[in-house]
Amino acid sequence: MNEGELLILGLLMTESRHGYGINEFIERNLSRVTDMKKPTAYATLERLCRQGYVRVRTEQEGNRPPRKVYAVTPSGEAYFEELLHTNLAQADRLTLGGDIGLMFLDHALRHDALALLRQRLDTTEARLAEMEHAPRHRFGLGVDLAIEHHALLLAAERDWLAGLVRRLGEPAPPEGPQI
Amino acid sequence: MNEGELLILGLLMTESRHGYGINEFIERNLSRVTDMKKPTAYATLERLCRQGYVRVRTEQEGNRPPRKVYAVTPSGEAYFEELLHTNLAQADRLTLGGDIGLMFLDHALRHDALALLRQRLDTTEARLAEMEHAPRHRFGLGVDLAIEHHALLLAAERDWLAGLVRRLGEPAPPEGPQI
DNA sequence: GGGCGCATGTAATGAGTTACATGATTGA
DNA sequence: TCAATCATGTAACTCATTACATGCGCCC
Repeated sequence: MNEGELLILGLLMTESRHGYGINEFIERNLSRVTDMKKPTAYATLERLCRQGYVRVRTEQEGNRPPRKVYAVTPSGEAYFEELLHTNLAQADRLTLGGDIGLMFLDHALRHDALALLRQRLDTTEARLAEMEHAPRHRFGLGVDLAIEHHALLLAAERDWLAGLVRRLGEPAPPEGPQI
Repeated sequence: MNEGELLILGLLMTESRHGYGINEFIERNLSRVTDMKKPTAYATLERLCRQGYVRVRTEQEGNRPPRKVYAVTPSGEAYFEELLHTNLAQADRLTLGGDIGLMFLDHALRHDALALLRQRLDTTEARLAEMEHAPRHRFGLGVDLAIEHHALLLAAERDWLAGLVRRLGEPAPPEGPQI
């Protein structure tokens, strides 16, 4: 829970930043690990501020738009550590929405199901390729770790999907879960 | 998206049911595939009803509390098929909240990180064991498929975590992503 | 009489999304 | 002059969660 706050706070632990900068950094560098959107980032910053975990200060360079620069407070550091520990210790629930469809596979024609699952497989392969071609990271050592993790899970997913498509394509599966 | 509606509609495709029964079925038989809660199930039924995808009829057996039994309408069947096709074709985003913590691994003491990740590993192993001991299913063929899928992903997760813990435990990792 | 099972929900809360709103500067 | 970049957000909406509310019947 509260991965949003962990993310924002973690980024601020390295250096103070403003909302726009944070959002840009996430979009450019962390798109493979999170998909936090702009308004969510702004709202999270505001929330952390209300709770006293970060402090704001308004800055202005030349006649650029003014920036609200956020910095972690001591209580914010403690909170960050707490969130980090909880997050590291917790195993994600791996219940995927895609499994709901699988449950009702027999409601679709086998021919249709095959085509649709092949689409799913294609997407998965594309994502995996993208993940594996990701450059090693300038930011923190841990990002590579997260990407490695993600890639490994995607590979497992691809293998499983490929196996499923193969099984579905065969006329009469002799053993294993029947379809 | 809208896995909730797919789930409820899918259950109703097999036979008409009332809210209480649906919730119970989910808790008892589908806990490994979904974690939909009671109020969500009731609300989803109501929404499907408003949209004309299911029809209600009130039933009463003896002097039990009256039941609102829901049945899929023709337009509901079409909608179900649409949802099913979309769901089968779509690959789930595999961005896990647990990766956020990994990104900031270097903010924790190695000793702490190790202990915490071992906790994560333990949980994962427990879940995997539970998944593998799940009995084969009375309801639909697809449920087994979903469970098989889930178990496979959990196994990949366990292997990766075990590897990570091993790497973290070693004093100076010679290659691969450094920690 | 007390608690569990059956059966319905509501209310409060919170988190996240999309689309929209605003306005200045900079570079082609 | 037009588009992109910088920088802030708000509003409306959806979805889900937790905790609470209600009431009857059945069994011990």
